[in-house]
Amino acid sequence: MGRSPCCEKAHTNKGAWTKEEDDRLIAYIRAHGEGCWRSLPKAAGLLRCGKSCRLRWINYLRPDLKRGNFSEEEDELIIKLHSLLGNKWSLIAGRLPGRTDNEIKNYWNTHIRRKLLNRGIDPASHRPVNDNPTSHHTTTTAAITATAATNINNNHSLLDVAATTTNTTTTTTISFANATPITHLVKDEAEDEDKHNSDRKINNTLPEIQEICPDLNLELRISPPHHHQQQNNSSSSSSSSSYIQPQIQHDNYDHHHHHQQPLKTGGRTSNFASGTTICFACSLGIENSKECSCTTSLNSTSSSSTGYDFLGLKTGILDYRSLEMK
DNA sequence: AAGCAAATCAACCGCCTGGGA
DNA sequence: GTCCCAGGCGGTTGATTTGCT
Repeated sequence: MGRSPCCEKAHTNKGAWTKEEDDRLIAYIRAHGEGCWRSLPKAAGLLRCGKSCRLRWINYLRPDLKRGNFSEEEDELIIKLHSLLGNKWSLIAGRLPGRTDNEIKNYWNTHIRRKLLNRGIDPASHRPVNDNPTSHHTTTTAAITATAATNINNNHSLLDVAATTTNTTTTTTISFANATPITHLVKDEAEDEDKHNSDRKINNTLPEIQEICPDLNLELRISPPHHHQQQNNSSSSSSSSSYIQPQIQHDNYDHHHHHQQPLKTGGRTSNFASGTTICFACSLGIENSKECSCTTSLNSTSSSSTGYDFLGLKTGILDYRSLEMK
């Protein structure tokens, strides 16, 4: 016996959304909030599958979406995250404020894959195309994880890990593409952080060679709004004759969406909307470390538009390409 | 201007997971 | 422990747009 369909397919619309449908969906979610997607279409007067409504909202109607082209920094961040997480698009999207998993997935398949191939890098493994896959990966991963574990256990940050790694491994390929424990780690860490912390203390006594993945804080977070970007990019919608790209007025988006909830970021509460930035160390959950630069970055005019420097991309601390192939 | 191919991306599909009964 | 359901995810499709001849 098969699973019952998520909706009555015989009486649902498919294909591109009309403006009327978008308006109905937006109005409903404004009034009632997200959730209960199965019952939403009926309640909102839409002849759509609940999944379809969810997808439309998540990918196109949400007020905090950043539209327009990807920046070079975003490109590199996607590559870096993909090397860590593989095709975990939702996790990657969680690290790119205003971007959706679908958008990133499409962008990866259409742009970045080609870009990496042009660089001579296999997009799946993040290794040079002609590289020997097995020996390289194993040794490097072991070396890095051992180093990372050691440094973290000694209360150093991953900034040190990156630097140490760069200095000590001269012929390395750093890739976790096949290191499935990473994704486990993401999940486990969110589930049981306290246990993890105590485990770290215990791991102080473990042999260095033990396969321990770097304790990156890859917890998924909700992206902050990007109103300014949106206004700038809103004119880039396609000239399609069908209605696809809605132009949403966000000014009145209060209640559930415009009213910002403080975002929990690495144990520290931050407010992106107010222009506050968090440093790399804090983004990794290593707050109060010597690398914490939150206080200095708060008033910094040189901070990026996103104010977010995951993995030290903008500071070049952990330069993916320099680590990738030497 | 027309025809074709390639590129793009919105949307769908099926599977998986977690929570509740 | 099992079943059901809702939500979420990744892979894929197909309509549309863009670029080239």
